[in-house]
Amino acid sequence: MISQATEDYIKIIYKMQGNGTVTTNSIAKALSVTSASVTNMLKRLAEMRLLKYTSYKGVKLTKAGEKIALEVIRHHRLIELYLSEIMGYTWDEVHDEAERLEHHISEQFEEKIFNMLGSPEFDPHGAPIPSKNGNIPKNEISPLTDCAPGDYVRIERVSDADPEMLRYLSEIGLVLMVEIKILSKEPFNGPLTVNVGGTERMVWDEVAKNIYVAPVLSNDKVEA
Amino acid sequence: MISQATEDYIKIIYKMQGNGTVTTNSIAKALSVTSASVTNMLKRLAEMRLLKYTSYKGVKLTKAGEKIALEVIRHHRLIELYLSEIMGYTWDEVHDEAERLEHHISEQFEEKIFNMLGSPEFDPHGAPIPSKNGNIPKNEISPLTDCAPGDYVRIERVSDADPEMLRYLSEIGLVLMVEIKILSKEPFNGPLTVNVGGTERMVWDEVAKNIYVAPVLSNDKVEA
DNA sequence: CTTAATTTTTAGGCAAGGCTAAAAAATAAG
DNA sequence: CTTATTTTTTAGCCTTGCCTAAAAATTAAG
Repeated sequence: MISQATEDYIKIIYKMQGNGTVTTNSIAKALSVTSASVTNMLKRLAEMRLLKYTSYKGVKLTKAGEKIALEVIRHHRLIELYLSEIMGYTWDEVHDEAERLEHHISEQFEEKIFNMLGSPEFDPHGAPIPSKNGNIPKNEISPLTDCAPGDYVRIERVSDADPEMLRYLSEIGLVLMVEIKILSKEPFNGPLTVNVGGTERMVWDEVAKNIYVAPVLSNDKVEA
Repeated sequence: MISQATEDYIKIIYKMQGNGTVTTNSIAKALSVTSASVTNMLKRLAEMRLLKYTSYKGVKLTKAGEKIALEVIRHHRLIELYLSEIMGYTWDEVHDEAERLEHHISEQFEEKIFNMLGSPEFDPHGAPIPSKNGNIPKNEISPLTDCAPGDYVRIERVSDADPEMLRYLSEIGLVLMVEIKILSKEPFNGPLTVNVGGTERMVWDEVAKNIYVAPVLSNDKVEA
């Protein structure tokens, strides 16, 4: 059996591989453990052939490691969606519960919720749910911070890391699938102003970097 | 945080307290660990004030220990019922899944499923679900092995220990709430014959001791 | 290119929770 | 009541994962 600690390391390494080199320090920070603990664990994970580890250099998951990462992430996102769709959790509540349960559900449980949810592709924050065989549904999104005044976009994904932030976003109407218009943008990572359902909102960098959007095609547009 | 091992020990001790003295050996057997490991753990549990432990004598849960036992059992039985009622598990499948999940659900999760299930009192095997404050719903049941020919009874509870047995019981129609008539009974723990939905079945000791029943009151009776 | 700062690894410990083998206590049998 | 058997405990060891403090390697600065 594969331990929870192992799954947590593999998952975080997988996620970090997406944006640059994965260092001992960055893993330590992400998991709130010391670097010494990480070095120690990396050696064991390398021995299990879940990753390649070269001292002082960095780390890269093997096929086997990636497989585990994708399984855990699939569990996490399916559970998040299940909690939100079937059990009435709000989107700021699902992450913590999923974080524990992802390690303890059976294949049968996974299949049941997958079917109950109608073979879903995205979780309540818009994150793609890897398929059973490891395919990741694609959607074309870009950071809200990249938008320019005049853009008309739809919110397609938000970071699920901070529940506080998610509650704030709900409050001001910045939820999934909502369409917004970029009114203005200040230079030097300055705040944007956007139109959300008729209300003008200020969205500064700290907030904006949690949000990813896709352009609304003109024939989809239902502008007032 | 209280560990899974701790919860498992406390739960099994609570269950064994019901039928006699709880010894080191019996715990060891129930958990499939060595007696040495049990002694070791009992000392730690005693230190945590979850039980009283007197060397060579035996063990008794404290109030704090019982509280934990009841919480875990509540989780277990609620989850079993949820899996069976909402997710379409069969009654032989629920135990193993619940056994893992019981340690990892939040209070919020517990409350949600409790409400979704309409404040239930019994799990899919007829076992009582302890209430939040530790009350255990009562029902008057006795072992099927105590029945005499001519008795007309309803199956109120079955042991969930053995999935194979549960599948067998379903097959021959001995499921919860079914009413049966005792036709005959051989001495020396010999087999009973019973009438189940019109069919005559033989139920020998090995099977019968998993089943608990209550007499059907004559005014409830819908006999053919 | 040498020194300073940072990152990573080593070395040594600790707590949980298992294990085996041997000693001690309790119980049963003669 | 003494011996044999069974049960329980002790002693000592192992693995997983975490820690701190010190050493070594890498990277950055002057």
